[in-house]
Amino acid sequence: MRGRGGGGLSPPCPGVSGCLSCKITPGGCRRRPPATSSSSSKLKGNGRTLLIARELRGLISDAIEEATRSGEIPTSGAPDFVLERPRHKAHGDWATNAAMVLSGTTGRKPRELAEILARHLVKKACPPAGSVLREVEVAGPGFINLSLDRDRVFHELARVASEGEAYGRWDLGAARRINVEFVSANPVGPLHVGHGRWAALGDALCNLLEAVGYEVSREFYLNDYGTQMEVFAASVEARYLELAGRPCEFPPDGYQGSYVVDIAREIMDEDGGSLADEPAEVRRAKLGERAYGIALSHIRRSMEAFGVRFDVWFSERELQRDGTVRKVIDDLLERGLAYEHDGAVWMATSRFGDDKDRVLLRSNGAPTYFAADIAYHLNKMERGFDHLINIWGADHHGYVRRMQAAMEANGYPDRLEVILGQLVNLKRGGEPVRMSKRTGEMVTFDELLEEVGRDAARYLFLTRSQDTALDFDIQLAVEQSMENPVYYVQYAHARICSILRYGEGRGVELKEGAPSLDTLRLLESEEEWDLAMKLFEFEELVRDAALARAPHRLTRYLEELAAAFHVFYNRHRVISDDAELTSARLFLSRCVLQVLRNGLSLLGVSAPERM
RNA sequence: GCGCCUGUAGCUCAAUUGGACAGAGCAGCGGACUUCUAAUCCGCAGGUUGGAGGUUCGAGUCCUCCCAGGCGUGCCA
Repeated sequence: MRGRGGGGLSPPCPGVSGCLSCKITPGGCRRRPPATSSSSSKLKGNGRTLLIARELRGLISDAIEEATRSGEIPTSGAPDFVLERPRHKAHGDWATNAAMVLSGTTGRKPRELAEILARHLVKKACPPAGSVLREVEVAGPGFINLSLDRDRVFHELARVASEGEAYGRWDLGAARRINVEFVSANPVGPLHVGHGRWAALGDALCNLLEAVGYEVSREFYLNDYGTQMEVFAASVEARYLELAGRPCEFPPDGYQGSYVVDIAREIMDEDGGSLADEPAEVRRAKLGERAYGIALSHIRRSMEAFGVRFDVWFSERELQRDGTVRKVIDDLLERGLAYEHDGAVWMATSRFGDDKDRVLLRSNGAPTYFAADIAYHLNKMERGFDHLINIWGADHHGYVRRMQAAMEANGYPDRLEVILGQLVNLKRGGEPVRMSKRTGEMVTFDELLEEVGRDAARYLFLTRSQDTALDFDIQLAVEQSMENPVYYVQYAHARICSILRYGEGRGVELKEGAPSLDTLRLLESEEEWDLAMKLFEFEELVRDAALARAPHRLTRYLEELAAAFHVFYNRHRVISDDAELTSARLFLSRCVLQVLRNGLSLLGVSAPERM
C-alpha cells in the first residue's frame, strides 16, 4: 500500500508472527495457514512457554483442522480469523470470530460451527486433558469466548519477569535495515513546535521498529543549499552591518525574526565586526557559512535536549557540489525518463502515477528541490537500506506522489513510505497561542521544551494519531495534576518503586525469580487478574504499533495499565503480614513496573522512581 | 475545479484494521485517606459516530453522493 504510513497493515497476517514483509515487499504478505506447533518468532524466552496469543491461535487452528478432518465441518482452507481481547469482561479473556469467518466460506450457521469448534477446544485445552483454558463459551452471533486457566496465566507472568527488558521485543525484522528520516528542518532558524512532534514521533517509531527487530538509522536531512540559504545569508549580513553601524537595506524577502539579529550578534561578538570591511561577496559568503553553523548547532542542541540522537545528518549541499544531482538528471535524460521542454528539464513522473510531469532543472539552470531529493533518496538506497520512511508535515502531501513516482522510475517501487503528520496547535488554558510572550514571535520548540519539560512534551506529542491535528495545551502540560496523562503513568511507576522501598525498609524479602505456583495462586482477586491480563497485551501491542506506525497506541496502553494498577493498589495492600501473599503481590507489582518501564522507554519518556 | 486528511459525549481523543451494549480522560454531580505516594480510587450522568443511500450474518470502519473544516494543487522549499 502506497502513501500514508498510518494506514493499514494490509492484509492482516494469519500467523501471529505479524509478517512485516507486507510493509517491506510489494507482493503483500504470504498467506500461509496459521501455524499449529511451529516455533515462536519471539527472540527471547525460555522456549517452554509460548506467547499466550500464539498458543491460543494454534489451538483454534487445530480445532478447525480436526473438525474438518472428522467431517464435522466442510473443507474450506484456513480462515483468517481474528483473536482479540474483548472489550467487555463478560466476553472472556480472549475471543475469536473463527466460526463466523468459517460460516462465510462454508455457508453453515456460525453458531453451529462455533459449538463444534468449542467442543474441540474444550477437549484439548481444558482440564483434565489440557491446562490452557478454563472455559470456552459460544456467544452472540458466533463468537467463541475463551477464559484462561489460572495456572497458565501465572506461567505467563513468570515469563514477563524472566524476560525483563526484553519483554515486548520481537525478531520480525530479520535485521533488515530501515532508514527513518524525520524533522529535516531547514537550517535557517530555530525549530518550531511541529518539529518537536516529528521528533517525538520519529524517535518513538524508531524505538518501536528496533524493538521488533529492525536495524534502524535515524536521519536528518539538511536543505543547506539554494535560495533559502542565500536569503538567510543576506538577512544575517544585513543585521550584522546594522550592528556594525553601517547603514544597509534589509532584503525585502529576508527573514524578519529576531533570532537573525541574535545570530548576527553572536558572530560579531566573535570577530569584533571585522567582516564588515570585507568585500561584499566574501563577506556574505563568510557570514552565510558562520550563520549556517550557528543555526545548525542550535538545532542539534534542541534535538539533544529532547533526547533524540540522529545517526546521520545528511547535507544536500554535498550532493549538489559533488555533481551527484547533475548526474542523476543526466542519467534520467539518458534513460528517456526526463526530457527538455521550454528550456527546462522535466521528469516524466506522470508515467508513474503522478498527476503531471515535474521540473528537475529550471530554465535558469538551477536544479529544483525535487531533483536534489531524488538524488538524496537514491543515495539512501545505495547505502543499502531495505526500506525508507520519511516523516513529513501534512503541508508536503502534494509532494508524496512525485517522490514515489521518482523512486519507482528508478527501480524502487514501494520502498519509500511517507508518514504525513498533521500540525500542532498551541494552546494555553484552552486559548490558542501562536506568539511567544518573550519575543512576540512564533513560539519555538526550545521555548516549549523549556517550559513543559522533555517528558511531558514527548508524551503529549505522542498521545494522538499523527493523522489528527494536535492541540497542545501548555498549561495542561505543565500542570502536575490528574489531567496530565504523563504524570498518571509515571506516578504508577513511582508508586511501585515506593512500595518496593517500603518493603526493603521492612525487611521484606525480594526474591529475584518468580514465587512458586502455590504462592502465585493467592492472586485471586478480580483486580489482580485484570492487571495480569493487561500486562499480556503489551507484546502484541508493541508489534502492532510498530507495524501500523502508531506510537500513540503505546500511550493509551500505558494509561490503561497504570489505571489497572491504581485500581489494584486502592483495593489491596501489597505489603502485609501475610508473607506469601506479600510475595505474590510484590511479584505482580514488579511485573507492572517492568512493563511500564519498557513502554515508557519506547516513548523516550523517563520512568521516575519518586515523584 | 481536482487530490489528500479530518468530522465520534459539553471539550480533547480512542476504538485491536469489518465484530458483541461505540470506550477513556477532562469538565459536572456524589462518595473514599489513623493503612505501602489522594499526582490515586469508586459511583452517577453524558451518543441518531456530520447527513443520505448502499455492500452483508454484522459498518464509526468498506462503496456512492452531499455538507463542514484543514492542507495541497509553482520552472518555491
